[in-house]
Amino acid sequence: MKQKKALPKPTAAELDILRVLWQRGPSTVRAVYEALGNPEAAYTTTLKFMQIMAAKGLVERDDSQRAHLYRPAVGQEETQRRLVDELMDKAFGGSAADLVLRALSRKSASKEELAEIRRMIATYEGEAK
Amino acid sequence: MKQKKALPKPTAAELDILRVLWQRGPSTVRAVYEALGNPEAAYTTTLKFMQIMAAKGLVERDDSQRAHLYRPAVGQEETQRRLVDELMDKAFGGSAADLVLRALSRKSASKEELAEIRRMIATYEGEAK
DNA sequence: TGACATGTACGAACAGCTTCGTATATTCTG
DNA sequence: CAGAATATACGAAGCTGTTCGTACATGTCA
Repeated sequence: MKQKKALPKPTAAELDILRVLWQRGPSTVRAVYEALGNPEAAYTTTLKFMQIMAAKGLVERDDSQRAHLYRPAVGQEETQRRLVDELMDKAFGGSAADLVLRALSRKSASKEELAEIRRMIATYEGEAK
Repeated sequence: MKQKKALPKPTAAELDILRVLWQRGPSTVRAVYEALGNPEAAYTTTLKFMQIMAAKGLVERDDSQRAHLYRPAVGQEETQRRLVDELMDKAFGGSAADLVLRALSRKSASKEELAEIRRMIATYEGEAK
């Protein structure tokens, strides 16, 4: 049975790092640390996180060079979907409609975004019979 | 300056309790404990959570009876909006469209829900000029 | 009234996340 | 080559969330 042994949900700090890796591809700890742009934080904090993430399987590591290269081992879309699904369960009783409703109120409701979302829905409605 | 001193974000366990209170209105600890329907958990665990939530200001307490009555001190919609906004920032770079896209993939895409969501969007598009 | 059920209060243990300091190895540079 | 810069490794502290156990107060009822 080909079971993909669900990787753990990334924590807040881990997600920050994953965002950098998703955007910039394989990176050294130094590069990630600088991309995070928080000079308050110690470099070794970022290092530690990335080591932990490697241990958890959230990232993969190429240690053939002195400065190890890290790359994401989880996809951005898949991770986003997991997080949204979880929130949908925990806070919206599983209702996608309610979640979208909240997502649209306040913050987001720019005209362009609404149009874009409407287009997406049309696509989905075309597919889902 | 009328500043509503943002209450703390409810944790997972606290959200479970809030859901019960939102649905059933003012309730005793016993009632919430039973609504949660987890006989594995100890009663005092639920009690402790609700005491913590009262201390944080997430719920309010009427202790005029022996069995105290708790009621939510935060609105469901407001809380949902906060959680969605936070996820939007943390995992979607603030893009509502991306978040909705993920929310629609997999799980949710029932025909009825899509139609409902499309109707909502139409409403929003009418408002947002 | 005496035993039992049921309520709150609260300390404490445990786990996970976050953060840093220190030790140590390697590379660069004058 | 010596020293500065830069890497990884790792232990440990502090915080928060979660979970109970225990103590104690207050009702209930045979």
